[in-house]
Amino acid sequence: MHKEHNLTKNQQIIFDIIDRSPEPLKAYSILFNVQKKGIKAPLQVYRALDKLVEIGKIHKIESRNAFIACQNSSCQVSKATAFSICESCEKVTEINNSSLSKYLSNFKDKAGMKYSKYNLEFFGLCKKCITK
Amino acid sequence: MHKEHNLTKNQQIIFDIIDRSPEPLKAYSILFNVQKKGIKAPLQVYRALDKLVEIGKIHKIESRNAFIACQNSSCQVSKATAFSICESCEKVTEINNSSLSKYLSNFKDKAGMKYSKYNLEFFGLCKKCITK
DNA sequence: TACATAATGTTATATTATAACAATTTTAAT
DNA sequence: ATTAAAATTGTTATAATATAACATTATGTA
Repeated sequence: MHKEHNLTKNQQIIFDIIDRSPEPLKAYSILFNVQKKGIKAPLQVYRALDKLVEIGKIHKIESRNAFIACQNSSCQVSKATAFSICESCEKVTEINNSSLSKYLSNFKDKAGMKYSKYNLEFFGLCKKCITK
Repeated sequence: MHKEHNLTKNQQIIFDIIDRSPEPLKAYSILFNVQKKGIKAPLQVYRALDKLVEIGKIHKIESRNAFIACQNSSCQVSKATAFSICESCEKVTEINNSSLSKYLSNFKDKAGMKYSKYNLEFFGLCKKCITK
């Protein structure tokens, strides 16, 4: 489970929107959605997003500049993330596969770098879109 | 080896700059560098970048919005990419590890998605920066 | 209380990327 | 060589993503 962070008002508003969304949300789409709640400026959104990413409640899908709630009850922070992305319908799913995460967390390359974090994005077609 | 693509003038100019750079370059930094060669507009840069990515001559480092020349003589196109990124000095290296690429290319998750592509970015400290 | 830290609000601006359209060059088939 | 299609280029404008800087307010904690 996530360590409990007491989210602030803005953080909670923005987390709720992302958490309820079936698809990753972009910062300005979030901004548009929260203007009725008094959050008026991009920076207010970005600050909340930064914090939510930092504490592992959401992840950024780098290839899409969009944010998704963490689906993975066993991850405390966002140090090891993997996603599958359908290039047709843009559905994004967080992959929770212990074989994969073990393999990647233990990966060492010849350059001798010490890795503390990784992000993996798979692209392809989801079941629904394959049959179309 | 790469399939030979005869690069156009703009593509060649922009590829050369990226290829000679020891670090990933951002689009507007490239633009600044090629203005003396007659490339004046962002779109000219982005179009060349898009094409170079498409044919596998360069890769985009998604977490940095920057571009690096392909270091991997065995990759035809950019369907299976992995990078190590030093969070201190920002050095980026393309990982060429057949065990890793086999593992990821064969990866199937329970959702049954058919993957045609992946991108993996490792973050940490490079040898030099660890000892600092 | 009072200090430090974190979060907020606000304006302005920086950075990254694409739309739309016209013109030119290249390719490949006749 | 001719020509039609496809790719590339040039250009202006604008959209989309993200941060700087600074003043203020709220929260945690000694």
